[in-house]
Order: sequence, then structure tokens, then C-alpha cells
Amino acid sequence: MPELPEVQTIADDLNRKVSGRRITGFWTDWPKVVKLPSAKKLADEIKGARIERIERIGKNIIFYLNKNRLLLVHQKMTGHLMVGKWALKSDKMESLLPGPQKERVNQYIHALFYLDDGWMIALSDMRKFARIAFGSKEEILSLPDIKKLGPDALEIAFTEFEERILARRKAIKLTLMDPTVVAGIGNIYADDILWSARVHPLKPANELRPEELKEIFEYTKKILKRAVKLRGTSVGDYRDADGREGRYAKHLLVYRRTGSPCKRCGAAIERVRLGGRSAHFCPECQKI
DNA sequence: AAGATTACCTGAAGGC
DNA sequence: TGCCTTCAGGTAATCT
Repeated sequence: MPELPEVQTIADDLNRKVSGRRITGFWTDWPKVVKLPSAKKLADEIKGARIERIERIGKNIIFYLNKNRLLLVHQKMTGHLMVGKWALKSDKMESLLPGPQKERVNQYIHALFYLDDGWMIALSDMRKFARIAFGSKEEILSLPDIKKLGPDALEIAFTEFEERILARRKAIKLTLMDPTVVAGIGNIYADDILWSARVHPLKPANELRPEELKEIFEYTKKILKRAVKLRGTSVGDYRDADGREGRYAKHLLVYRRTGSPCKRCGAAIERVRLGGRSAHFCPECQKI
């Protein structure tokens, strides 16, 4: 579901809301969601853990716990972390609070962390791609998910960006979205970044001209920062930890605008399949 | 060994 | 109404 701006928004919200709380229990109806150590062990071992702070690494949300332990959550495509109060009613989740995160979202809650103040952190995930890992700081940070991550899109300097991108021969869009090259850019922002830089998504990364690379770099920073300020993009059912929508959706430049006029030249936006995903671009402004 | 494809899952939406 | 196909914010595993 979320890309860098959405994950940053959720991590910041969680940091504000649950730092200092103790975790009193864990529930899941989908044990596979815990890839390390196991759902049962996590439930046993996390009891009493104090949440120190929450940060984002790539698209992973990291809870720093006491005793040098970390809890990692990757929401993948449709995962949402939320803070609220829910009750188990037979095997169905029932919201105790009114608001936008009730009903439909709740039937997809597959994991709950109970907190010492009566509130809960819930992981809802329609497609069940999300994953949780729990262990020592060393264990979690040495997982391939974290270890293989490239530099963060908001942190990376131009020289390193240039070096890493030019080392790949595949399409620039796939390269931008490859978390081992740069971390944090997903399908929505990759499309908007390339449209802004006037670069065709299928252009091989190593064939980019210096000025094209510079534009891509500049717009990566600009667009991601803007989206963070707007608390992300809500397409479909994305919501922040309070159930609110992200406002970047109103600012989308090409993503999901197939057939609509290009905001620069008026030509009809086209869509192609790339690596099993949709790439949206302007055939006039973005030539190979 | 990089690049391309498939797997993981459950819908929603549109065509017939 | 229902069946079939395509698409959905990500990335790891598996191929070639």
C-alpha cells in the first residue's frame, strides 16, 4: 500500500501516539504474518516490552523496544497500521470507536498489539502480504530486507544516486523502484517523478543523459518531500494511523490518469505494463 | 549475475 | 445474476 511518504506519515503518527507505552499482548489469526521468530514466540516474548520510539527504514516501520529489541513491520501493498480500540467478537473484529477506520478495514485486521493504556496497534491487510519480525537489534538489522536496502531516497546524495542508477541496464522506472538501488520509491511516485523529469519510463537506466539524471534526482526529492507534507497519497483505501486520507492524491501528475490530457501539453496519457505494474506517461513529453 | 517473470493473497470493477 | 479477466500502493523467490 504505502510508499515512503505514507510510511513516514504512519511512523511519525505512531511515534507520537505510542512511544512510552508497554506492549501487554499480541493476537493474530494469520500466524504466517510473523516471519521471525514465530507468532507464538513473539506473543510470549514481546509481553512487557516498552516502546521507546518508532522510525522508518525504507518502507519498513521499526519499533525500538527496550532491552535492545526491535519490532519490524512491512505493510507491503495493502497493510495499514492503526492505533485504536477493537474487540474480538467470536472470530470477527468489532470497532469500539466510530470513525473512518471502522467496518470494512476491521474485517482485515490480522494482528493486534495490546498496549498498557487499553489502546491497541492493529495491522489490517486485505491481501496478507504484510510481514512482522521481532528480535534483537542485531538480528533485525541484519535481515536481508534491511541489509540489502539501498540509500534512502530522501537522504541519498547526487553522486551516489548517479553511480547506482547508471550501473543498471534495465528500465529507469524499474531501477527507481528497486529497493536495493534506492529505498522508498514506489509505483505512484516513480510515475510522477519521471513525468516531471520528462523521461520515458522504459528508457534504460544506463542510457540517461546527465541532465536527465539530474532532473530525476531533483524531482525525487521535491515530490517525496511534498508528499510527506501532504501526509501521502490516498488511492483507494489508504489511511494514516488515525484513519485520515493523504492529500497528495489531489496533486497526482500522471499516476492513474490514462486517457486524460497531459498537464503540460494536453496529449492523452498512456499506460504500459512494466514488470507486472502499470507505468503512466505522456507520449509527447516523455520520449525514449 | 543481471534481468525478467512469477509468487504471495484477496478483493473490486468492468465486459459479456 | 454470474462468470471471466484485469488490476491494485511491494518485494522475494525463481527462472533464464
